Amino acid sequence: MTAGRRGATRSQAARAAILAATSSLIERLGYDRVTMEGIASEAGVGKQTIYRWWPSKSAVVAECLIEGALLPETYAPHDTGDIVADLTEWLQRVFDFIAAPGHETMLRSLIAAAVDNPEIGEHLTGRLGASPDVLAERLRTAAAARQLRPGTSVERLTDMFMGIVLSRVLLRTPADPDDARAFVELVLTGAAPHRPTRPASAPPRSSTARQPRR
Amino acid sequence: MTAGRRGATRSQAARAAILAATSSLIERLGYDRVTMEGIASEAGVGKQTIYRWWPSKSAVVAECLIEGALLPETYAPHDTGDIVADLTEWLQRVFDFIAAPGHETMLRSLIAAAVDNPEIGEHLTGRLGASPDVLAERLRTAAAARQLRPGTSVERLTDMFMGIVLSRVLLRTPADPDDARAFVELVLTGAAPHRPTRPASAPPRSSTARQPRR
Amino acid sequence: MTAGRRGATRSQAARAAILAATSSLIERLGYDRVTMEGIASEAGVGKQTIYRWWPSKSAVVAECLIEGALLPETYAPHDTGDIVADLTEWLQRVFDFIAAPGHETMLRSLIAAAVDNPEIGEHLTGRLGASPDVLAERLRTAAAARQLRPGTSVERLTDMFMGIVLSRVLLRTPADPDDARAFVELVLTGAAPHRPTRPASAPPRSSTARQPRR
Amino acid sequence: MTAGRRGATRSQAARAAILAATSSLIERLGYDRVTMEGIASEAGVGKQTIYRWWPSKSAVVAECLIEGALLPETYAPHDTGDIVADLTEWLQRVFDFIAAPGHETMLRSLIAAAVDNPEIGEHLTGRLGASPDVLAERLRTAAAARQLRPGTSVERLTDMFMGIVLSRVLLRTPADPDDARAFVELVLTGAAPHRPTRPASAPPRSSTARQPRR
DNA sequence: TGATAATCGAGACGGTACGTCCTGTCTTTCA
DNA sequence: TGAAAGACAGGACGTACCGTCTCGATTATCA
Repeated sequence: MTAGRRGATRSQAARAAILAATSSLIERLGYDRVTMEGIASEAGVGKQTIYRWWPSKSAVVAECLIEGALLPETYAPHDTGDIVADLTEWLQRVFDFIAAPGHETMLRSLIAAAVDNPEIGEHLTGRLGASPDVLAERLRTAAAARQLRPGTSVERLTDMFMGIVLSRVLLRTPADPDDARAFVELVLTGAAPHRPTRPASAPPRSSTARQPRR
Repeated sequence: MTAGRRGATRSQAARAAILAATSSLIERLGYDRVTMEGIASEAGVGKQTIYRWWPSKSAVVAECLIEGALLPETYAPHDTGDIVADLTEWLQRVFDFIAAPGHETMLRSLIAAAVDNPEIGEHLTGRLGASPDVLAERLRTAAAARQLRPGTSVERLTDMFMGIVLSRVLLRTPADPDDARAFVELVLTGAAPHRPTRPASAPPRSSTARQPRR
Repeated sequence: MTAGRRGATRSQAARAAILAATSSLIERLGYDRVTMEGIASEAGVGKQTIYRWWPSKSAVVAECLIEGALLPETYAPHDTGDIVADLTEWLQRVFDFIAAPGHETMLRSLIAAAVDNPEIGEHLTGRLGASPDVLAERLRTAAAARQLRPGTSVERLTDMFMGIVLSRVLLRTPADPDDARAFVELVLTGAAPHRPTRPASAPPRSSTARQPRR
Repeated sequence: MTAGRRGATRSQAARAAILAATSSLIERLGYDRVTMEGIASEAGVGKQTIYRWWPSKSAVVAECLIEGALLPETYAPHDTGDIVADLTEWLQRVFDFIAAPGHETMLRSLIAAAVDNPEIGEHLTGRLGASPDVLAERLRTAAAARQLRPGTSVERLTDMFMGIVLSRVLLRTPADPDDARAFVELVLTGAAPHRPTRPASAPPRSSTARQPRR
């Protein structure tokens, strides 16, 4: 492939050992108590082998995330046709994941890592269902089925769902069994009372189509 | 003061110098490149003087936050009676703050700090307007004025607003000038189409009273 | 003494432990297999404590030498009045020291160290008897007692004796039991035949006083 | 070349490049700052190619020395019949070499190398004139011409001359323009006063034949 | 008015980790 | 099939901080 390339090729064994060690250590210790030396020694690898391929700890963690070594599965909403039920079931699964022992700490680790590595943020949300990925896709399907108001920005919707999860994890919001359903309902039906009851002080806004961001 | 207390009392000059140095360094370097030694030397203070009064770097940062040394002002929604306008104006101010140079980095620093210090998360959201504080209060006023649907959880609403801000900062969501208005409208009116248009595939849900969390 | 000196003072325990560890390791491993990390760990000391007080490994070794931790005793010629006997006895002691197991390696270590630290060369020769020190003193006494030819440079004489030892150690010259006596005799009486036999081709040099170096 | 030998033969170009690179680096950096990697990269050669033919850095250096890449010329005493003049002129040339800029450092490098490679010591002295080589030969000629006292050990004489050079280089003895002449005279005529003046306190030693070493 | 006790700036201490450099071996590709 | 290129495990380098401790000086209370 790479013509003219000479010398030994990258050791896949070393790469795998590094990613495995990193995942294991992150789970056990949390992001900021994991060290490059710790990873190297756990992986039975020279430090230079890590630095040769990744510029920083957060880059290694990012690759762990991409490889699926940190978050075991992705959380995609199903498509039963019922957007409310699908989102509720999806959000419930995400909340259940957070609630499992050690997972909240792990997610906070990933948030810390995301602070100095945008890629981690992207893949974190990707894993949880958002990003161009599956959550957005499901929302677009719903929009096509006229289950969302025309003009609703799918990006803003996914941002909100990710925000719900982030604030839960980062701000340690106490959990409630009804949360998944309640949040989905809130997002879909809104906080304001039914349309006719709209307060007089707020002038009825023209329902001009809202241009999606970007 | 404290009966039986002997010896020199805590130096307010040192305390102030430490908080000032910390703020300045956080702004310049970001949370994780600030060190206790750096703070001490910048403040012209012995390291022990810091450790005597705070257990960790994040505790010092937390106190900076409380003192208002890090976020210059709090962001409280006004109360003009129009909840939509008030929230929009408030969210716009928050977004403007984020957009100012250096502020996004600062907020990410605080997110990193919040990962290992829950207090920082609390005060961060407090500063931005949420927590038991002013945002929730404004929402409660709106609820009392029947501008929110009965049974809407104010806690969940504030979580969502905080989530919107967190995902913007942490996930580096690109900004749009219309964001503040659009998010507020989305939260208040929901993503689903007007009631009559509700899809047949989604069975009309019983309007059972939603128990508020906790 | 040092006015205005504040803060903890240098730990003599740490200093002693470092010098002891260094000596022990040099003896066991030889100069270039001794590492700063090895010294620190053997001494139960942080690496920084070494670097705080010494700029390099060779500086630590130099101080070991000065403290007498490496060469157990100094080798000073006695003064019985008989310069030949005194020098012979002294040189024999030095040769005996070299011949003892491990000592030749140790001396070669010190030579290696002397390459990048002139101080080590000085103290090494000092320990063995030369330098402004005792050997030179003994030679000056001999000169005063007219046991040396007037005008003989004491510096050159000590250089020669040190050279004899250095070449023995560095070049691994095989030892001979008679060496001490033979070298002293050679130095004192010279290699040329008795004066009358001086070759015609070499014009008799005027015995003008030779100015000592420096 | 070697019968039955198949495959590519040793690349003389690589060998030459390695020796050239080593010499150049030693001159520029000094022995212990030269690395195998540095040699390989300077020579445009794989590290393995070096390790295939030499076991260690000092072995490469030794071969450089043998090839004459490090010390440009050998220093052999002439034979005009006048041993004093010949040795003086020879020693002066050696001292002049040392005095040239960079040469003292180079010689100290070689001393460092000699510490862990006896061969280097041998060839170093060989280059300077000693060893079974030319200096010893010249001395033997002088002995045959009765310009040396019978029984004088040529080995010890060469050791002394090498010692003079070594102590000059290693101990950084300050140079004096008269040194070459003075040292030769000292070695040949000795430090003691003329025979009649021998001090009473020193008992006249029997002129027993001195057995040569080995 | 001392003695006592706490704080302060300073900084040394035993450690851990950093990111770089080098060693000596092994592996791949090219000529 | 030898040599270049270069990846690899390992280990030392010298630096930066950690959190604790020890100084000498200063400041406040209590006896």
